[in-house]
Amino acid sequence: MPDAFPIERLKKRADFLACAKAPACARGAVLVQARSRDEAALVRAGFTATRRIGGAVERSRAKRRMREAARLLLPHHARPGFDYVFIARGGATKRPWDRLLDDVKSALIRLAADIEAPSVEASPPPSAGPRPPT
RNA sequence: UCAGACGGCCGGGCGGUCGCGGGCCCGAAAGGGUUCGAGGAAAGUCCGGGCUCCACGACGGCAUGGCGGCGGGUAACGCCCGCCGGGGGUGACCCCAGGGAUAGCGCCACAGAAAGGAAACCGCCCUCGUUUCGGCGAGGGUAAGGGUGAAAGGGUGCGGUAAGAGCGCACCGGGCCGCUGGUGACAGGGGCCGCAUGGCAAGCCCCGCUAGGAGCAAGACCGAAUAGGGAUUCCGCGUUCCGGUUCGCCGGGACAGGGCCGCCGCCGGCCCAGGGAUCCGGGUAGGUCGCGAGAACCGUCCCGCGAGGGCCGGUCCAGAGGAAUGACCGCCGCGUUCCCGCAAGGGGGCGGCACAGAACCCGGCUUACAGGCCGUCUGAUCUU
Repeated sequence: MPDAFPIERLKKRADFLACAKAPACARGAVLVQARSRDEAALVRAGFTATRRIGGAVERSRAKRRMREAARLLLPHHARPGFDYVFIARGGATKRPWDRLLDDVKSALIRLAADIEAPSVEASPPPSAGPRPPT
């Protein structure tokens, strides 16, 4: 099992705006943004569904599904000290659950790889990096 | 049995694993336990209230918005119930923006001769002239008929007439005035008036009633960083008059200017009016409250035709704040589809399976809604 680190919800509008300029990765029905905070080993996650998704029912469902996916996958694939924002895209409510999990997982892995690659000295790697999917 | 009218209700169920938000309990904490956790429309934000802050000086006038048969219900309503009137339907029932059109202005397209104190296109009738005896022309009468139109100046019948016409009469319609019944809207009946006086008020308008404004991002409290307010002080300080003066200005009086209280009038009230330094209080980010025991819900009984009201007993029923009610699995139900079967039926696949997510709270209205259930009634048809 990976390292245990606390996961909190992102609630301030300013945090969301800051993440909007961070690197992002779109996979299937979701778009994930990741932003480094250079702080304690804490992961924060926020969820957004715009009006383009549909009415209130559709938007709530999209957020709940993304939240459930994040609950299952973040402990394995998140980097401590990062804020993640999940943005629902078209079809986020209709996509089969397995496919939605794959979308989120591959997006998280891709973001982790991008963080690792370009600047090595940016942040000292923790004891164990994100585990590749098995 | 079929077709239909009206009213009411439900709107997936059970179980398991992992999670989420609130309350309570245990614990030093980490955490654990327990319990509750979306709708009939939570929606649109269209009305009415509660609650909160602001504005609230009185009088007169003006302006603006809303409502509009009558009587009830209600905290209130533009809602609901009952009734009246009009219209539709064989019927159960349904529909009505339902005050005033002899207070006034305005409009009535197209067609039509004429669209509101009317009008002669085709007709009809009379007189005169003319005639090739078919008619034709001129003058006049006439709104019964044709034609136009959404609508043609009451309708039908009889009389009357040259032909016609409320010209006369009867009935219906209309207006005015009593009477009777009804709380009332109205209804019934009587007398008088032959009766130019259509429609649109959802064009303006008139009448009556009624109405402050904004909204929980209301508002209250606690409160960082940075930029703006109050007190003191220094410099400065409109016009004019008087006095003083160390010529820097100072003191007193009068007059002003701008803005606000919906507008106007009138009296009235309030606020503002330069720059620098020192000190002190507000507000923003953020946090806490507001934030759910109520015009509450359930049940018996009583009053009322009904909307609804009352007594008693019982229940506690979401409170988030980037916003909790979710993910997956099994069985059943539902829909759809395929296979086997003569049939009854059996088996399988697919489908998060109607509309839709609380955001201060209630009462309504409106709109959306797969499928299904119950009750009352009507019209046919069949059987007895």
